[in-house]
Amino acid sequence: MIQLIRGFKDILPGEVELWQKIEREARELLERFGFREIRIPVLEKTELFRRSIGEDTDIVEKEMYTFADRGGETVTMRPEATASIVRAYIQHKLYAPDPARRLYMVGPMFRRERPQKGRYRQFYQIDAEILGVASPLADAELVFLLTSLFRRLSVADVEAHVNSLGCAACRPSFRHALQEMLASVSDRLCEDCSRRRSRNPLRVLDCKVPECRAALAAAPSILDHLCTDCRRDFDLLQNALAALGVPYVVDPRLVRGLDYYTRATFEIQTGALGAQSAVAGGGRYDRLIAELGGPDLPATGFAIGFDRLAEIAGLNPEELRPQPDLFLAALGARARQAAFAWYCRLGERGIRVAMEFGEKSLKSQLKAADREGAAWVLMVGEEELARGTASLRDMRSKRQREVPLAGLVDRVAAMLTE
RNA sequence: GUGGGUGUAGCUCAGUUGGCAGAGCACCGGGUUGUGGCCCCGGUUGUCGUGGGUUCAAGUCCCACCACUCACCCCA
Repeated sequence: MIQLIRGFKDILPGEVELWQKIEREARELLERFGFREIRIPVLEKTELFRRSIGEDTDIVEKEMYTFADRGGETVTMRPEATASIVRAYIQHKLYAPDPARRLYMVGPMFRRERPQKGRYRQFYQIDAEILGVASPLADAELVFLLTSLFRRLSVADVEAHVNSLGCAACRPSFRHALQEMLASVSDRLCEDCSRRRSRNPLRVLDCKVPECRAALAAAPSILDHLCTDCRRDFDLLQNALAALGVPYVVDPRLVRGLDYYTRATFEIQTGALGAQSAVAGGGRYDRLIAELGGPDLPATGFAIGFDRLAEIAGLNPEELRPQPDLFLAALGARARQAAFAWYCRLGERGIRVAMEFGEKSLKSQLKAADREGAAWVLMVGEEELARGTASLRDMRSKRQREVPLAGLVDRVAAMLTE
């Protein structure tokens, strides 16, 4: 038996309705706020991700599905969406004439990590980006949209975390202060943090090893090192969230794992997914468009972990299961032939139809109709054909009525759609 | 990449000191020769994860591998 690849999964009927519901709600909400869908390729040149996500990140160092295609070019299955969206924004000059663009996409991403709860090698993201807008109101809008969507999907036990990572003007001074502090506690840091200390010191703040956390108790806060512009923007973001009544916590330890982030960063965290606490994350990336060869324009965005959201959504998949309006139960070959034509015509008319094609007893057909949750059953056998009517049964009230065979499709369609 | 746990019917799981592979649910049929859910009766369903080894005999003991899963790590 050939089984699917480790870390990949099938989303089967029964679960897929939940995914459809989530996607529908997300699309409706985003489009109401002017986001337009963009569909980007699954495969990109490896260079795009190396330059955007950063050479020193775990994603680029050890998680990407990278291979040489048959022409010898090195390509990578996208591990995230922002890089491609920014690439498209630049390539198709979507910044002209108005740089402000709201874009979203839904689709699979690929990272070769060890699978566990809420973490798969092919996973799905709902990604939204506001490009060409510098105002922290854009960041506030994104956090608001996340909390709004999550509320709508009855997600419990989530909390918004926000932070500012500073900009090119103020981050270096913080980085320097942090490195000095780390040097003073270097003997207490874990192996990973000792390595990060020089290359990517901000990541040390995110370490979960208790000894590191203790050693970092006195670490400087990025928030104390923000320049006036960054300070002002971070205050504006918080004021906007407070005015909207969006609950959030300021988390100066919130560091993102992709190098392109600047200023505002945020994450929606949950306690319901074990170690994978981030259901959505994002932030501002004001340098990325220019770094990828485009104009010097700011941008901000988020990604929702679709798989994780599906796991914590407070929706009952059972209630989302599609149920037929009408089940056609036929007895005998002649009746079945007539019923099949009605089945096709009524389905075409917008009725959700179901039918048993085999020679089964009426009892077992009614049982199947009941199991599938059909509201009505149309019964036809030799008796009905002789009589010139079919029996239409309301499965809830158990009441039946006779419907003339002449013009049956029109009559039944009218009755069920009224 | 590193550790722990788990692999038996479609699903959830029992399976004793090694001795004929089981239950509940689901499914099919009957009770009602053409009327669902509840009830009663009967029935079907297996690469016991895979491959080796020990043994008269292995679901059970040993070895290897694979998968799933949780955690580290990382992130959505």
